[in-house]
Amino acid sequence: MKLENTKAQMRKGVLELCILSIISEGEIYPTEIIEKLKDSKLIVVQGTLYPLLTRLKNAGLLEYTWKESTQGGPPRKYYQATSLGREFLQGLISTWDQLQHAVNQSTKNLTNNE
Amino acid sequence: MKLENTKAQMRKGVLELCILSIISEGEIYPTEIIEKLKDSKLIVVQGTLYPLLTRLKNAGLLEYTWKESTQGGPPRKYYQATSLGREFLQGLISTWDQLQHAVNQSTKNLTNNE
DNA sequence: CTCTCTAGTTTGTATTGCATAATAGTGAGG
DNA sequence: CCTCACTATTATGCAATACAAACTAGAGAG
Repeated sequence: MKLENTKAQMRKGVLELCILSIISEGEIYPTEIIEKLKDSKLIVVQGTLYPLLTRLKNAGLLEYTWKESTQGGPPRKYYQATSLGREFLQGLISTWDQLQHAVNQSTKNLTNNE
Repeated sequence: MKLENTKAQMRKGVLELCILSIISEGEIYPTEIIEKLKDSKLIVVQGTLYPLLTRLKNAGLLEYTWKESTQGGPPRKYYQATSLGREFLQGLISTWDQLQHAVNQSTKNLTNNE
């Protein structure tokens, strides 16, 4: 039984929250999202991010526009949150909060509660 | 896209932590675990719990003994954590803490940080 | 012109854990 | 015997990561 494995399982559902949150702050393209996540100690690779973005877009939570790269590379796909996406984000935040409380309650006196 | 679905995904990996934590407090049988989780607003059904317990047992993190029911029903399977299980639990707690911080950092100013 | 490199996007496979549903056995009481 | 409450078991389906591989656009060098 690998701790790494449980870690990956714990990330499920959570990445959606983080990524939707980052995008709701303003339009951004995928490589920048990866950077921002890395800053928060959440390492995500393209193979995970792109299907996730596509999923959210297909659900109407995101939309994208193509823009020229500022550095003379290929064009970039800038994403922004729709109003539905912002709504959904609130739901995710609430869900995350509840989960946090529930877990910390279950493991009371064992975790660093903050 | 269902919020319920994301909620289920968020629980992955987390139930392991909660359940191992509850068991590490002292021996307990499955129905009681379900009750304790319910108290913490974590609803779990048998079909989820039993395979999880079996997994943890097979990994050497738990062990069990059979005891007569105190209420004249079928016998009960009391679980306790092994020392390996207690060790692993510390790793899970640490992992959960890191994830909490990372997520709250990613969603800063949007969540109720506690 | 072609090739190389960097930047950016796409997609398929494998793995794993939860949700759900159904089933089965034990003990006590009628 | 049957019924009920209690307790345990297991299979199937679904979904999201991890990982790897592949592809494309634009710029610069030869």
